[in-house]
Amino acid sequence: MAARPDAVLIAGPTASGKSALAVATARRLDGVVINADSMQVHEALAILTARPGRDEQGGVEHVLYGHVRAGSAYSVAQWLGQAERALARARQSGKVAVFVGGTGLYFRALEKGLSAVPAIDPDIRRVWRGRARGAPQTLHAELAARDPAAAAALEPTDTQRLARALEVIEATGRSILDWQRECPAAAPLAGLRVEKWLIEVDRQELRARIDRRFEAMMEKGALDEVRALLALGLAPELPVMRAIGVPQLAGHLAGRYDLDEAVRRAKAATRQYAKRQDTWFRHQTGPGWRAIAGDRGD
RNA sequence: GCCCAGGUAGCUCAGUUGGUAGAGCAGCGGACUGAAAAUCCGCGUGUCGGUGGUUCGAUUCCGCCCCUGGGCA
Repeated sequence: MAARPDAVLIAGPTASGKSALAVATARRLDGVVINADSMQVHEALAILTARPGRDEQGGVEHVLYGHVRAGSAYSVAQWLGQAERALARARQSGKVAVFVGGTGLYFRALEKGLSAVPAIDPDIRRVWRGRARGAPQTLHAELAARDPAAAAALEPTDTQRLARALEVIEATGRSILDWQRECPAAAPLAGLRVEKWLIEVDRQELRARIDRRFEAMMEKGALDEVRALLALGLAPELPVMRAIGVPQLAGHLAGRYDLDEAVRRAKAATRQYAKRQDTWFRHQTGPGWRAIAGDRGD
């Protein structure tokens, strides 16, 4: 890394030590840390998302952490808009933008941009999301009737993407495939000097870290965090409610199984998530990504 | 010591009227364009406790042994 980059991208699985590396990097290069994790944005989940606390931030500015209120909608598109502004601010003040996170889709958006699908009317959104929940078997036929090409490209069981395709065709009159083919809207990083690091950790080692970290979360009061979240009475399908650890601990609080079982399930869910991240990063991150060995805890 | 119930995949179990076996969970591989820690696709990984016997063939039937749980002493 000869010249000082404009931005550094740090991706890696959960519990791989990304946050600490981001802080160290920001200190070394005079940077600001920008969150690229879809769950650490949520205010209500400080503990369960391992959001870096003051003590872990090492005096470096951190943005896009915990700024989303419980219950409010959030999406890649919103994140991308905020991330672009954060990047612009960093550049204006001569800082290096250090993006760190584990959400493959966010990195994809950052590198390649998103299609320019307009914002969908919330009422239309609600209809299809509701249908996805109530009668998921009917979604594929609905889409086949309105947008056969999109339907053909999706599994009949993939309710989330089916609902998305349906809301796009209904709200815009165009197939989501057309939007996607058309665009790659301006990629935010175009023309910048960017370093891309991919943290790799041995699976066994990662598993041990995940177990340790979840136990630490329990000690910090993860159960109370879930209790407080449940008290808000949010719809269970909202993203915050599905963050790893929430459904598992909620199941215990509802009396369905004991705490040990809840912890076991949460750890397993974390492992499965780490595996999905691994697949994403190993196969979807394009050229220019450099593998680096993870060597510290989160 | 005796009686009963079990010993089959990493775990919990099903099953084979005798032709070497399959579910859930875990695990492994993959996909990914606006809720992505989401959503979805694919894959069974095995000395069927051990050992003798019967049989063309035993994980299955019989004997003995070992182990686990429960009961009686």
